[in-house]
Amino acid sequence: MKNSPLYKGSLSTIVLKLLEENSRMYGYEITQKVKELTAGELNITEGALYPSLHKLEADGLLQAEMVHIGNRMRKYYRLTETGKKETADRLYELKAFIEQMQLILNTNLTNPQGI
Amino acid sequence: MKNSPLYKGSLSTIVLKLLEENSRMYGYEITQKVKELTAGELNITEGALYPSLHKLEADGLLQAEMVHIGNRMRKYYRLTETGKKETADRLYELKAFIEQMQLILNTNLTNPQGI
DNA sequence: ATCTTTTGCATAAGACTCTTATGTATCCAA
DNA sequence: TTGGATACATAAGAGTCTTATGCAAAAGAT
Repeated sequence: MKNSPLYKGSLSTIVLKLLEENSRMYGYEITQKVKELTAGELNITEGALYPSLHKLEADGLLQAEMVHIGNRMRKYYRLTETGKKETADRLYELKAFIEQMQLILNTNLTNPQGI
Repeated sequence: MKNSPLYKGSLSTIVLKLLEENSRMYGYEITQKVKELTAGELNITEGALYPSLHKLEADGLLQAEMVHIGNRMRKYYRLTETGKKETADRLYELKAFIEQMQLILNTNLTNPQGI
């Protein structure tokens, strides 16, 4: 479903969350993992992901490691200590945000227990 | 609280949802309503809201009505028929988005029933 | 063998949405 | 009479994404 505009702003948090779970991942792997987790509903584009990874690295939240696989290279990322703390903060914020959205969505009673 | 970057993209959907509930509202009222619903956690800025309202109107989803209150004016908005349909679509998308976020957030078992 | 798809990285132009700053003006309470 | 709340609006800039493009190796298909 074509990545609704709601997706905006959540990409880097998703990346951090996945790296919290998996310890190290490379870019392409992240796009596939998100596709898998959301049953194809959310597709992270490379044009969004790579700049985002670079920024997270520049901000000191991720550290990169190049690994050669045969003749190709992969760039693995993992969380730094700072990144681990930031991830916790962002996940807390994301959960708060979802709660706020639900407060707004559930002002009527058509869906009492939320989605 | 400081409107996290996650907020991006959801403003117009929030506006549409509120107008679905209230039949007609004016800009300032919308900012106050959101503040109230989220216990002050989400603050819509006027610099974001008014251009958004103008766009929704230009897109034919809202129709405006000027009302004089004493010496002041209020610009009330309400959903058009097209706007009602679009609202249903966007709310469906927002719920789907939240579900997708929860799929990603709940890949571990520290919080089995979600937020 | 050759062609296409998948894997895997990257950047750039442009669109879109928001923040921050600014402007105007009325109403109400201290 | 002064400040805060109400009420509209626009503009510059920042941030994040889409879309397009480029390069190249590996794998699968014909």
